[in-house]
Amino acid sequence: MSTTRKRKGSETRKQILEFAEAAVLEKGFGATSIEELITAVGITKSGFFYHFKDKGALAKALLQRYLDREEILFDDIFRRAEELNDDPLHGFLVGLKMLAELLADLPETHPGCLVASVTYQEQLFNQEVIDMNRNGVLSWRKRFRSHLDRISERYPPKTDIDMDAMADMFSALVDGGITLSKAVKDKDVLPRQVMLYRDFVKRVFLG
Amino acid sequence: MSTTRKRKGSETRKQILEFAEAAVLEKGFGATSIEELITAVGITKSGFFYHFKDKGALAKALLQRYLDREEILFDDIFRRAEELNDDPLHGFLVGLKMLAELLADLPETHPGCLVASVTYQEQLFNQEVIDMNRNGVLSWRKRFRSHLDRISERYPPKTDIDMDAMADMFSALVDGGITLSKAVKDKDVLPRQVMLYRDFVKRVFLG
DNA sequence: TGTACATCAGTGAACGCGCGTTCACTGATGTAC
DNA sequence: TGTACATCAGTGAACGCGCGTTCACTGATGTAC
Repeated sequence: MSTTRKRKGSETRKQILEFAEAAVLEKGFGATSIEELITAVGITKSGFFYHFKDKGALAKALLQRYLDREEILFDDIFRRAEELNDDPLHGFLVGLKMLAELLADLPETHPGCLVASVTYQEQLFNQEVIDMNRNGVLSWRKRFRSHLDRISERYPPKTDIDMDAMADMFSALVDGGITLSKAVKDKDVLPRQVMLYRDFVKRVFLG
Repeated sequence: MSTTRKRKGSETRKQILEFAEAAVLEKGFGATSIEELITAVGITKSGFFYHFKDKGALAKALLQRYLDREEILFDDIFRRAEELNDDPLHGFLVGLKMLAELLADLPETHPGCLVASVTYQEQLFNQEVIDMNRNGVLSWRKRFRSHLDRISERYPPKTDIDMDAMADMFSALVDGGITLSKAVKDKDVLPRQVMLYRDFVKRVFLG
């Protein structure tokens, strides 16, 4: 039916972003060509440039979309976890477990973290994208720091602990866990790291 | 003096690898051109191909060198740490502290982990390099697992804990810590993650 | 309901540039007799 | 000590290909009167 019918532009744009994200996570931004994206989507090169003014605009849209999605995911999980449990520690622990299960249930190895991909190819991006990336990481720190602070009030840790580092630890573990998972081709590595983080949190506040 | 004098080939080769590693960690393998390397080193393109039969051979040499260097570094640190301390737990803890200090003393942000860089650009490498990368990660797992096993004998943990995951946790934390350090442009993020891992080890075996 | 115009979502052809790779050649150094 | 040959560490020119980007154009859909 849609042979003559015109496409909706936002659909095409979404498809470009979809293929681009997969490709970037597999081989990096520099090695992902516009050519391969348009082949996958089924438009011409000029069609691509109707949607993105240049390759930099694609990068920006890609990262923005990724950060937004990630934020929604975390919001969702920890909101649901806290609905089940109004104690901040146990809510957080439930959230971490839910996250680990979600990752364990993925059919394949996690495709990768765009923030890591951008970080390892910084020279290819303009300042705007680099700043977005930095702010993304800092917002994760803020998110987890706020969980930890609320927990600390009710469960003061017996020994001094670096709370910003402990907040970052989650991001580091997920990020590094994804890399290890991909490198050894074993999808379970990642959820097991999340569970270890959960174990650490328990030891700090309950130990 | 050396205007007419001929260079030693192994020196040139080493220089190529040096520049290549820095470039790859900054922008990825695909975006690192032979052209820029030869400009940096001061030879012609054909000179490059005298040393490496193609770009794939450069990738292989780069990763091999990186893994070898990393192994020597870990061997050194933990051997020295265990000389100071024959208890396996305390030797390991001292080694982790030495490593954190070494990282904290770096003048700049850690330049990056080649294994992560390769992992995030897998499609650009041949099977041989991908396998080397995988084996590198597995050898780290083996190394830390053996530390943990020796510690477990003398300090049996009170609760069950996933020892392979705990071995991987070090790699994940370093890898992720490097990424975060680079992303937020704060070199202290990385050593603080190493210290948190040390904290975790203490809690598991002494808590 | 019909028509004029605007917007959307592209097409098709051309561009210059830089990339990795090849090939024939070279000049300095090392080695054998 | 002199000479012949081999090896080392490159040079210089050329190659074809794919890349990102531009530009003039188009045909379907939406909107105003």
